[in-house]
Amino acid sequence: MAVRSQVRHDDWPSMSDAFNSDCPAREVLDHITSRWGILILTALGAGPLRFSELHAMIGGISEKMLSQTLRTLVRDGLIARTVEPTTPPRVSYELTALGRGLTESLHQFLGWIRQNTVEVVAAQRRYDRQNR
Amino acid sequence: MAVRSQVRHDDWPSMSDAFNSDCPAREVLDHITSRWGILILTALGAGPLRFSELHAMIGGISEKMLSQTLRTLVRDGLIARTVEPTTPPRVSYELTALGRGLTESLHQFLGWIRQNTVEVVAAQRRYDRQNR
DNA sequence: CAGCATCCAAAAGGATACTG
DNA sequence: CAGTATCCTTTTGGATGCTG
Repeated sequence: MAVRSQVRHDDWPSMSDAFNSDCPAREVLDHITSRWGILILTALGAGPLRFSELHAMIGGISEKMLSQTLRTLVRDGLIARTVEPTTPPRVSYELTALGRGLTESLHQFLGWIRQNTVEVVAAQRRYDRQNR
Repeated sequence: MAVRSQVRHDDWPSMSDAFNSDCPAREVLDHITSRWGILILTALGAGPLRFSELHAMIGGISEKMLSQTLRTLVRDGLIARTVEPTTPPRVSYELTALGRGLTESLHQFLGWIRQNTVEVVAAQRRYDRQNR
């Protein structure tokens, strides 16, 4: 009988899937936490936005990366893309029902960052002072 | 009088900071959501682990990236590194009080992925079928 | 306005070999 | 065991120019 796993996941039940590099969950994790994914998904958490609005809200993102990341997340079924056929076309993006399931934890996550960035920066300074 | 911001953040109160590429919060976001950051932090959520244990748990990570990411997160004050001076040395990593504040939302986040990966994969197939 | 295509520079990251 | 150092490939992503 073959060994089924190197590590006993029973000990930490909630960390299956994405910990396995062959599991599709790893790809989902990578898409969402890609450089711009979380910011895009969080921005859309407040409601639909147009391409140019997203571009203005997310500091430092290029049009190329915005377009590319949006396409990935639309493909994953987290974001819906709607084109109103006017001239010029109005394209808006919004979370799907699936994507909306992420809003809560992403919101919490960014909330933690907002509240603790000061402490992290302080820790960085202590570390840099120490290691010299 | 100078314009103070291009976008009115008042409309979406919770999305300040990390949305600004110049804010230190952006760097914190990038460190945590770096390719291996979330997996490492989540793994340590269940308790202290040694270098080799982390390496075994996280599929696909190289020693270089594990070492490098750990150093970044130790510097950020999210993880503590402890060396027991035996031969060979026993080095273990654990979340700091600061880092433990992240466990809850990361746990929720990975939980969402575990439960919805199947749907995402289905959406990907629909998308690929459509665009051909 | 909302993009796509191309080119190119920079960064990430893996493989391998070596060390206290 | 727990790394570090080096090399080298792959990926990322910005800039620019063009299109319906």
